Amino acid sequence: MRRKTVTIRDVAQRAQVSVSTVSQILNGNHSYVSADKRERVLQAAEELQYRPNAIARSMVKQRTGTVGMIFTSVVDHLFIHTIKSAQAVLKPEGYTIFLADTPDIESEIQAIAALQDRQVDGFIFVSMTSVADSAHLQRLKAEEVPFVVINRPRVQAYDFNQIQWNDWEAGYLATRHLLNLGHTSVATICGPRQGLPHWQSAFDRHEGWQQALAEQGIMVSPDWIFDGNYTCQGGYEATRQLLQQAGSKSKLPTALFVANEEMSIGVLRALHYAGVRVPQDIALVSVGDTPFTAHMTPSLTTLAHPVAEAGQIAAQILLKQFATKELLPTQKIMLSFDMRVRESCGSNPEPSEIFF
Amino acid sequence: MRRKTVTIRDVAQRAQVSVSTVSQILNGNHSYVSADKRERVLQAAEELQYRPNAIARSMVKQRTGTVGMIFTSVVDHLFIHTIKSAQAVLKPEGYTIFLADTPDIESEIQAIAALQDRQVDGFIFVSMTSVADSAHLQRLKAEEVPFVVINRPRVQAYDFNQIQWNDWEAGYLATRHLLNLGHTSVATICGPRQGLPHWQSAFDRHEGWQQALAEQGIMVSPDWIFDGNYTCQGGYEATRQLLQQAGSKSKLPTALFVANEEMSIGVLRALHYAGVRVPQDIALVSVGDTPFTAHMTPSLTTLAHPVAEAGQIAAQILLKQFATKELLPTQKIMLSFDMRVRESCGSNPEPSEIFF
DNA sequence: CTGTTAGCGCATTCAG
DNA sequence: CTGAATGCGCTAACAG
Repeated sequence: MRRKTVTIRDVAQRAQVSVSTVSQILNGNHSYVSADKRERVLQAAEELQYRPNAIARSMVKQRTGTVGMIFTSVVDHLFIHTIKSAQAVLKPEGYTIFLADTPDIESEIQAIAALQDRQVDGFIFVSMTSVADSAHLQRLKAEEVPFVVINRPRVQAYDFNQIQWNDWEAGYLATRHLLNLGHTSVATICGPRQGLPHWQSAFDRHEGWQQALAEQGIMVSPDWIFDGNYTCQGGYEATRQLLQQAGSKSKLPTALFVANEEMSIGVLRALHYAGVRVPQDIALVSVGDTPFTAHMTPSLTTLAHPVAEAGQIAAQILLKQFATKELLPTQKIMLSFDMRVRESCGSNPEPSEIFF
Repeated sequence: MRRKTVTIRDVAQRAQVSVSTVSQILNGNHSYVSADKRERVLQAAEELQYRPNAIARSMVKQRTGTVGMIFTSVVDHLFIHTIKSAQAVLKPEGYTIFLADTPDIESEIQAIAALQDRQVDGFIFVSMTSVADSAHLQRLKAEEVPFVVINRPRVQAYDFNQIQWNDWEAGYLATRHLLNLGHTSVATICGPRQGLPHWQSAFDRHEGWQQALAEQGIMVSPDWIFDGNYTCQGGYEATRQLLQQAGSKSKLPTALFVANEEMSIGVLRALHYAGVRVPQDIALVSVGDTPFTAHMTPSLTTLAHPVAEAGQIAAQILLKQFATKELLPTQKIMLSFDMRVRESCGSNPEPSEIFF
């Protein structure tokens, strides 16, 4: 049931040399071999379709050429780009990715153990969630296993390699954009800021919103704050509440900062059925970007997560650590969101209508 | 830089027994050991925090407890559920997934080689794309490596384990649904049916549409067929063309079968700016489902891919093969799409409007 | 019932 | 410059 595995010994035998000679030639080691034997070995390897067994190799080299990637998937379309970009830098270097999807801390711990048993050379943690407990990561650190965490809440205090994105800035820039457009009443629909699970990003984005307003001397009214819980449904309900509270179209805020894209979908829905047009009646800026965002009605102005960048940098950090004997100093990197200005904020014109 | 690895020998030494005794006890092998020694070994292992090295184990067992999952990602939100569900069945059995994202055939071949070098026990291929060349899979088959392919075009003729979903049926059911609602003019916006890359699914879904119409004795007019190329933008443009061709609202078809969800996003957009309401003026059914589909405006009636099911079944097939010495007969499984009736087809009422 | 022995496939000293 | 010997950590016969 297994392929008749051809080993280094088979090659040696066929080339009429010793095993170690084959190994040296194939690994390009710096002891000179006669061109004659080199040729014979190369040819034998070719003829036999020899491929070194990576497992056996890792046994002696004490490195496997694998990295474990552990993610707590809540927002799939985000982490997938992290995986891809990490893979894009790891693969050319001969590394392969072990993947584990871990819904909670306990299964994360389990996954780490399983991958450590398989002797991965390092880890990348991608958490798009509220998971915060990082005590077990401290143990990893103590064992001097290289790893980097991406977007993990409350790790700033730890001495880990970490890549975060600036949620505060996202809220701030989104709101600034609206302010610059002349809006003065900018309501917000936020993610889960209290209770559990409680998302750090919801808190940070909200702070950014507040700061931008404060800088303009605008007093934020509690009436402008609605909780949408980061879900489509939550965004929908928050908006209905907003509409009800306003009572009339003229009393609506003129702009809206919606803390994530999921909620925006619901917001758009509620607004539509209330006859409130975006951006004519109310402008909207959100956070997050999917392949659909640019094609919705209206297309959404958003701040896009630097997910691909994060994965790429994480992989590069690992690679650098792999190449070095001693421990490299830990890196703490903060990435900015990328503003994508489209229709929902009113900056861009809508397509010309088609009349019959 | 590596954790001071504790080996089975350390445990043996501490428990004052031989290495093999430790191995037997820890692996629950069926030779009886004195309760005394068993206790000592267990305790020593515990105290030393011993964890067997999976790499070393796989060397001798000739199986690694890993499966390679190779996907050509085009539609991310689809395959991600395949991965997750496969993982859900593999993990409890002690298997770990190696992941590789391969944009084209060449890198797929490369990835297979890399994973074979790492001695994976089997493969799952997930292709949501037009990739069709499967010659290298035939080699895999010849080497008796267990694998199953999901949604790979033109593999029917091969003797592989394969899981497909019934694109024809999707088109058929979608159209039937529209027909049952009383529509008689059902236009379609299709995926790339000719040229390269050319998607089998586009062709199949289109056939289903045609068949449903034919069964009702409805002659399909070429005027009802538009190519949207499976993209948002394509859907948008196809719809503009449809509108232009109709010339007036009254001449529009009353229903639309859109062959995938991406295109639907664009269709909705074009229709919206033309003042054509969905579903009041035109009903719409599509194929594909994301977390957003149910919350869009209007929410989309779709046929959802059986992606999770596919991943689960694939994993189960592998597991069964792993447990058996001889080759199991290959399985060819056809899965149905799942109809999700929502607003866009007109079956469900829209939410009550909120008036000021 | 337990310990000794022999590899799994490979890379790496170290003599010759 | 080359090949024989050693061991990575573990399991599986095989004796005792």
